[in-house]
Amino acid sequence: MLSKKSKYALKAMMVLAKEYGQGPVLISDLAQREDIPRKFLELILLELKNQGLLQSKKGKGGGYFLGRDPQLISVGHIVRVLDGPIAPLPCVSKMAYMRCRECRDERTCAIRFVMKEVRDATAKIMDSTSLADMLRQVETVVNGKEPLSFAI
Amino acid sequence: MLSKKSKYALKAMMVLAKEYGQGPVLISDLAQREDIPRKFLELILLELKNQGLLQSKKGKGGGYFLGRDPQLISVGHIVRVLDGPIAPLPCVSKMAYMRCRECRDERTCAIRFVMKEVRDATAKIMDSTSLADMLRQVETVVNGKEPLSFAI
DNA sequence: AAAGATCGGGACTGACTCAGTCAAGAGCCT
DNA sequence: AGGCTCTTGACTGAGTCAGTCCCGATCTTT
Repeated sequence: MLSKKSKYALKAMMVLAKEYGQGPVLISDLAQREDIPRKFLELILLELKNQGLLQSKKGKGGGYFLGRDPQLISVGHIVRVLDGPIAPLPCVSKMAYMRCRECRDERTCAIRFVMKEVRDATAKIMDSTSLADMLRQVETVVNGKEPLSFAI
Repeated sequence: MLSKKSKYALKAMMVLAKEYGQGPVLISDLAQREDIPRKFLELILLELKNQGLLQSKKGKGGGYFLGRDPQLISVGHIVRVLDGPIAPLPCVSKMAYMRCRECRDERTCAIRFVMKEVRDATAKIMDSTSLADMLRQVETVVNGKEPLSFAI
């Protein structure tokens, strides 16, 4: 389950991606535009900055802005910064592998095998989708070029 | 992230699948064989029974056993009983859909689109893998017919 | 140098969930 | 009747989630 932290982070990053190259954006602006509790958002942006995804500038005319091109920032990276590993079990995580204490034999653990498939599928989707991809996605739908296949 | 509940449930169900058709298995046996806290396991098996995946028999010679053929019980079903919906966001869940309170327009929400892909991929894997499949998987690996491609 | 705008950091909180434990009860078999 | 099972309900301690509050630290502009 995606935490609110990650969801807020993705929303804020989307705004910053749209505004990329046009100077810093205020925390307050982001908070207001996306309806995110301001102080909580500060926390989130800070973490993203500490992991190098964002940069900030203090004082008047300051704010936050993307550390690099929206094409080079993936959903997977953002989610991992806020929520930690994507894998449903530590024993199938690539970034934070940890053996199951009670596992007799990892090679023959069927649960592990299924969860590894899940991890790989999830990671593939999240790591291959960039902020730029998402912006493009929104554009296409807005312009009515998409059949809206997944709308409920 | 898969909870311990789900993990324990899958382990216990695997044992019961292997023992399918050979009478009930004691909670204590399951707990001991898979190294699961006994009282906690009781809770888990009860939930699985209430959802119809298991049946039980009281008194001497009693215990738990699968409610139907291992081929007809999927990993997805088990996980959903213990952990709830698989979807990373309620707004992309098929079983427990819930609108995002602050979402202006679901059709143009890129986050939702990505998470829907994740949900679908995960559900596809989990729902198409049965207990019988997992047992077969273990067999094949044990007999050395598998290249162990995913071993670390 | 001072004012005002901005991000930064720490401590704190209330509600909730996770991972159990404990005690007593209810049904079944011999 | 008596013992073997599952069943139920209450309880708990630790940890996480989703914030809030207050006080700094820096930067820009005047």
